[in-house]
Amino acid sequence: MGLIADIMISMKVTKEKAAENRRSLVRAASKLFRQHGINGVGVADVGKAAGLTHGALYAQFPSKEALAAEALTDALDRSYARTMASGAGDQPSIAEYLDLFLRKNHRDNIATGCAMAASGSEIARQGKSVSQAFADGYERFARSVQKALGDTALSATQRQRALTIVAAEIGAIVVARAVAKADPSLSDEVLVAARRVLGEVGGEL
Amino acid sequence: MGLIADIMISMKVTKEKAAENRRSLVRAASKLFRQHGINGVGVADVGKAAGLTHGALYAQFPSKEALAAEALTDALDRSYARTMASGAGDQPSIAEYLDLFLRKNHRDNIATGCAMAASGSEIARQGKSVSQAFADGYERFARSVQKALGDTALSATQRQRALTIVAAEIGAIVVARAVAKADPSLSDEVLVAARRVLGEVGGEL
DNA sequence: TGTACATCAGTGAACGCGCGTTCACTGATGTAC
DNA sequence: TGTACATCAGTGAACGCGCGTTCACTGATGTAC
Repeated sequence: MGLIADIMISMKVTKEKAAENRRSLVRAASKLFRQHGINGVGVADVGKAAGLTHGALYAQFPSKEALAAEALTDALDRSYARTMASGAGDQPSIAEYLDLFLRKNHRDNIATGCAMAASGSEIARQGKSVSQAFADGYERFARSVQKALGDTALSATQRQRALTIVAAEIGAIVVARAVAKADPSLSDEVLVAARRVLGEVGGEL
Repeated sequence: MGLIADIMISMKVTKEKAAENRRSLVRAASKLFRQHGINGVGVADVGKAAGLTHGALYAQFPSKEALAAEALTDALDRSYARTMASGAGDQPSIAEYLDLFLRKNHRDNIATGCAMAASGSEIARQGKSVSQAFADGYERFARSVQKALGDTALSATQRQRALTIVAAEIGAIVVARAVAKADPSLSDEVLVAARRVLGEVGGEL
C-alpha cells in the first residue's frame, strides 16, 4: 500500500509543468471569480478546477488576493485581445465595440465576459493590487475607445467621452444582469437603450 | 445567579418593539451589505449591529436572502426619497441628479450611498426576490429621470436616454470606486467625465 | 375587571460545513562537481 | 558522461475561525373567557 501510494503521489514536476500549472490556476480563477464572485469561490475550488490541490496554489501565490489580481489582469488581457481581433480593421469601430459589449450573449455568459462588469462592485473591497489590475484594464479599453472615436488630437472632450462610454457599458451590463431574473424584458430593454444612446455619444446619428 | 440571569434574558417583547427590532435589522443589513457586500457580512454581524442575537433574525426573516431583498428595497426607498427632496422643485433636474450622484462624497460613502452601485455585480448571483428589489428601484429612478428630461410625451427615445443615464451613473460610481485605491486621480477623472458627458446626453450644452 | 393560558420574539448552544492559510513531508528535477 | 545532493512544486492533514441555519427553551405579552 505504502509503495503504490508513494508512487501515485509523486510530486516534483518540471519547471515547464509548474508554469503550466500556474497558468491553469490563473485561468480557472479568472473564470470562477467571474461566475461566482471573488468571495463566492474558495481556494480549494480553484485548485480543483486546475487539477491540483489547494496547497499547490500557495506554492505559486502568496495569497488568494494575489491570485485574484493576476486572474483579473489575465481576464482583461484576454478580453482586450479578443476585442481588438474582432473588428474589420486593426481595432473595432465604436459601433463594433458597442455591439460586442452590449449583446445578450455577453450578459448571459458571465464566466467568459468582461471581468470589470462581472466583479465591478467587489473590486472596491479588495486591496490595491486588484484595484491596479482593474485600473490598467479600464484605462486600456478607454484609450482604445478614444482612438475609435476618431480622435487624432486626443482632446480632453473625447477622453471624457471614452471614459464615460466604457463606464456606461459596464453599468449597463451590471444592470441588465441584476434585473434579468425578475424582469427579463427590462433587462433586454437596458441593453438596447444603452446601445443606441452610447452610439449617439460616440457620434452615431 | 439563576434568578438574575433569568431576569436579564427575559425575552418576549411588545408587538411594537418587535416591529422596531425588525426595522433595526433591515437598516443594519442595508448599511452593512452596502459596506462589505452581501457575501461579506454574516447574519451574526447584522444581529449584533441591531442589538440582537442572530437567532432573532430568523424569527423575522426566513433566510439571509429574504433579509437582503428587504434591505435592498429599504435602501433604494430611502435613496429615492432623499433624492426627491434634494431638488428645488418637487423632483431634481437632470443637472441636480448628476451632481448628486456623481459626487466624490457619494463615491467615498458606500454604506449610505446608492445600493445599486454598492452591490451591483453581486445582485446577479442572488435570487429572484433580490433581483426584483433591484428592478423596482432602477425602474423608479429611470422614470424620474425621464420626467426630469422634460419628456411630457414619454417618447421611446427619452425612455432610452433615462435608462442609459441611470445605468451609466451606476457604472461610473462602480468604476470610480474600483480604481480609487490604485489611481485616485483616474477615479476623480471618471466622475468629472461622466458628469459632463451624461449632462450632454440629458440635453446640457 | 380578573384570571388562565396560548402565543411567539428572542436567546444562546449546537449543527455540519467550508473558509484561507500553514506546515511537515515527498521525491523528481535540475545543478554542481 | 556519471554521481551526489540541494531545490522546491505539490500533497494532504491540520489550524482556528466564521458561516447560515436549527432548535429547545424562556417568559412577558396579548387574548379568551
